[in-house]
Amino acid sequence: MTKKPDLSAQIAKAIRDAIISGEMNVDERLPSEAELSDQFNVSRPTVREGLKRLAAQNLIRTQRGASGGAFVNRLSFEDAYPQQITTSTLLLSMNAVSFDTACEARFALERACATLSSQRRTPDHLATMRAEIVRQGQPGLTDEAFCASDVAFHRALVDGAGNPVLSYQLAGAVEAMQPLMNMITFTARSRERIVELHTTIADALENRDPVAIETTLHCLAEYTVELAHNVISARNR
Amino acid sequence: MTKKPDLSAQIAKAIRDAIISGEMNVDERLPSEAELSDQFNVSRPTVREGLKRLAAQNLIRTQRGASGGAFVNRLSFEDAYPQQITTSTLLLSMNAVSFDTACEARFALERACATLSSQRRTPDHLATMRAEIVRQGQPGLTDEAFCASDVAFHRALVDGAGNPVLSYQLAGAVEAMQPLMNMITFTARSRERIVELHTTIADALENRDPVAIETTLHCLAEYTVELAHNVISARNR
DNA sequence: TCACATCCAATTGTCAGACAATTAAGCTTT
DNA sequence: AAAGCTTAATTGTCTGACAATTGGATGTGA
Repeated sequence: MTKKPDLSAQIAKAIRDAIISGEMNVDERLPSEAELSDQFNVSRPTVREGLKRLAAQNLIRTQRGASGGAFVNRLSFEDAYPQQITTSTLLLSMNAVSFDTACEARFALERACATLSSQRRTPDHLATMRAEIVRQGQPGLTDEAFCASDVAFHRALVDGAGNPVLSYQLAGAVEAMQPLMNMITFTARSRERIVELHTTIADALENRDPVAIETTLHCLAEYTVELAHNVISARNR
Repeated sequence: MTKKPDLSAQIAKAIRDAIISGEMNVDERLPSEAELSDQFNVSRPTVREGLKRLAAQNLIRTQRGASGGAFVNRLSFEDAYPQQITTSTLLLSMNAVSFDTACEARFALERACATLSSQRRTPDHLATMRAEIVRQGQPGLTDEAFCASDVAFHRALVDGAGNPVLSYQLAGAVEAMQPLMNMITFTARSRERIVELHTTIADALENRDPVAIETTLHCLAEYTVELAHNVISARNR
């Protein structure tokens, strides 16, 4: 038995397919809402609901006024980032994905960047990582700020690979972990250990030593999982 | 200068934030459209446009009838897959990402699964891969069918890692390549070579030899790039 | 002729009200 | 108690209208 999707969903699908198939090009103007409601034989509000669906996916943008209308949007990596992060975060929080599983995926993906990053990282990437390491060592830093700095550090490592596709994919894996990481309360000792590992990674990156990066990332993953388990077992008591 | 987003976008954001922050739980019912239009002081069509935006992101589902309404949707990996693939595909096609860059990202990520997959793959994963290899060797297979089988093969390799987060992230990288791969017209000889490499990978996975998997994936990546370059230089003539 | 102000038409954004379609719950009848 | 009927709540769709915005056309003056 076939379901009967909304008219607005059907319209959105028709236009989306036209965009994906290349039938419509970037910055091309869609017919006006009035014309679309004629073509699809539905009312204007229904057309608008369909267009809002596409707008929510960043596939179109709209502009008011004469020679305004809806235009096919160039989907930029910049636009896609927040969407990717939101989706990944919700996937983790709504599906009872264990901390271990998420952590394993994150560091496996990050290790995939090690070789490329060691070849291509610029002084800029190194400087960012060093700066974040310094920040992470400062006393009085809240756990949230520490996590945010941690994300920035790893992001620099990933961006060092100089591959926007990798950066995009990793954004989801790395940033989506942040809410999970925020469960962890970092002691002075655990922060010290993490900073130590980060320093090792930065050194290895500076020396273009991919093996050392991968090894240290592995240690970091194991240590992170260990911290999380301590929190969980402490909570059970 | 502050931008002035649509009312429907503001409403969507407000509700989305409530969902992300955990203020609303999965399967919880939103207020009816009439109530929402009261709360936000806007008309019902405007509320509906906002809700459609959320529906397009799979954040809510709606149901008609008494005790119907809009409900917070459990975002499943299954739902997120197509979205992820669509977005990744458009990112590649709209941003002049070179074949090399996309290919590099894809195989780097895939190599990240090699170790885990060699530890955890089941006979089922191996069987799928062997079956796809057989299909790829059949004469008379269209280029598109060959590509689809290629995707299925690599997907089995990734799924072998037994980590849903990895499978999700890789779906974007692997499937989004398909339109690019379809540019390539495979000769009998190139197909033979690819099948050969696939067989090596399957053997290595069977023997739980992650190093061999990674090495062969590297060869496959280089060979794929080489094929693409041949197509491009042939087209220039 | 050129710069500038004004008006106009096209288009999206928003609203109000209505009716249709669907569905769960309650009520009635057998 | 089971089956059918009624009803109320809710989303889906339509019609028509007006507001807000904006680019282009038009007209005016120096």
